[in-house]
Amino acid sequence: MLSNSLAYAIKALIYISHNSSETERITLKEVSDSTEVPKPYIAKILQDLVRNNVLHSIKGPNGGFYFSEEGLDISLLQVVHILEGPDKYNKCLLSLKDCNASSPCPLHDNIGQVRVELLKRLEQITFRQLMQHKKSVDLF
Amino acid sequence: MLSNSLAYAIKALIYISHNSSETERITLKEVSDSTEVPKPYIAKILQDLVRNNVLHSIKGPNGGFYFSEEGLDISLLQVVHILEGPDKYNKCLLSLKDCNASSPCPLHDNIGQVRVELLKRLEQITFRQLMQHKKSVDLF
DNA sequence: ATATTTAAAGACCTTTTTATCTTTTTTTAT
DNA sequence: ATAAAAAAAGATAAAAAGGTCTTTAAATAT
Ligand code: FES
Ligand code: FES
Repeated sequence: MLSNSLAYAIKALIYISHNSSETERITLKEVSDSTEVPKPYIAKILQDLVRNNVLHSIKGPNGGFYFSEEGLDISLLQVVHILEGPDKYNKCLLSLKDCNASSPCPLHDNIGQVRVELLKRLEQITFRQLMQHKKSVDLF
Repeated sequence: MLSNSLAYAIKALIYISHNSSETERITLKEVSDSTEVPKPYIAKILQDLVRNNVLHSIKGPNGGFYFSEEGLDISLLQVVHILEGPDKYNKCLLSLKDCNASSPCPLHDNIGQVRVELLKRLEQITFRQLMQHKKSVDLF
């Protein structure tokens, strides 16, 4: 239901949310080792998140990534939009041109409802919430 | 949320459900033309469905595909299993080894619920139901 | 200033998904 | 028997997703 890249991103962001601050940055290597996502691959994803101001990064000794205060309030949906584009989860399930209640395809009123619920939840969940989850500390 | 192939399969099966019977078979060409799915691609999918007894097919003049009576009661979930394997929608969203309520990852209790709901609906919906949908006749 | 540490960028490779083409087999009509 | 119609099978190709490697740029400590 969620792509590989998105699952990796969420894991990495949960990890960073716990272990970083503006003064205590976390290195790529540490993120990669802890989350068990290949280093160059998670690097690509984190770069994308930095470009989109979810994370900040500092180069050089003692450099690394950190989650800004604002970043913690970013929703999962915003991360989906950054990594997979705004159309993800926003098209007719049978690829009809229009998807709306006035001319619904046979899936619109049943599977489509699940999609609406998914979008709603992705929009509600922030990293500030996720980092408070009991298991998120010993996820890795 | 649903793969390309699955959406194609569902469209094709809805079309076949309306236009075929054991004596009135429908050709690959007609399915492809009507659903606007590339012929060789939908052929592969239909072959897979025939091998798994969702459809039957007859070669030669007046041959084609048809939906057996039993086939109409097959659920969308069964089609998912045939086309994408039994693991689809059945793994932890963050790829942890076990996914269960006793040791849930941070997504298990929110996004995970959506997945449960999706599975439930995929399991409930049959082609007999879909073919009764008002729009399914002029979908194509 | 220099060397070291670290992320950024971009080129490259592999696998999976999506799509096409060609040949073979089966069935039917003549 | 023969020809035509149609699905089955398999080889191939293109695109996207997933993953790796190398070089460059920036920051810091010495
Ligand atoms: S019309 Fe198909 S999902 Fe809305
Ligand atoms: S433990 Fe991750 S979705 Fe169930």
